[in-house]
Amino acid sequence: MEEQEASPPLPPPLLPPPPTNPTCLFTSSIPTTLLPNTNLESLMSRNYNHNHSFEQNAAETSENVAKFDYEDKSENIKDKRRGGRNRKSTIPRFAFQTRSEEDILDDGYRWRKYGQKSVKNSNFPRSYYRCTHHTCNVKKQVQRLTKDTSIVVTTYEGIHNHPCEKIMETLSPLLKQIGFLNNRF
DNA sequence: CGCGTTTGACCCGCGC
DNA sequence: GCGCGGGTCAAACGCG
Repeated sequence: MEEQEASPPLPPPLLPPPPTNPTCLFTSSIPTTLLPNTNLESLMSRNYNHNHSFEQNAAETSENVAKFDYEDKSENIKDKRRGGRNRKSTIPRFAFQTRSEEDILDDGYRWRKYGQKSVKNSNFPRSYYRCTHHTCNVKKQVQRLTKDTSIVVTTYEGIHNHPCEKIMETLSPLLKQIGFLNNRF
């Protein structure tokens, strides 16, 4: 059921395509604040590649919306330690902290939880989510900090290969209208 | 009934 | 080789 492990030798890894949504907008019914100057080094626990580095420009746009841009500057390095199935592909990761009472941020995508583990040195379990889109293999981990229980650490792995559903929902009537107008004129 | 969550088992890499 | 820690699977369950 898992994709075949015995594959022909892979060419040198290519840089991942640029994110389709370099600017993400999180909305939440509960006030959510993205913490600027997130210490990504500390977020990357020992099982992550430390060669990842990110440039992140965060700005709060309102009380309950946290907006940020990011740029993945990571080199493509093989993730040797992949618990469970051994995947050899290089997957871009980025992590950030938010201050929120909610663990789950509404980032516009649909996620299905596929696991939860208690992790060492943490009072809170880590939750594992996968994007529900058929062709999309993006995952995210969500964990609350023990030090500051108001802070939630979210780690994304991979890049969505489909548009954000929330945005499409919002835009589709408009796009339809535009299409209609184009047809008329 | 379809979709998402829960949760224990399982797998795998790493350190000793 | 063994145990630990972390990531994933999948059956059972819950909910709309």
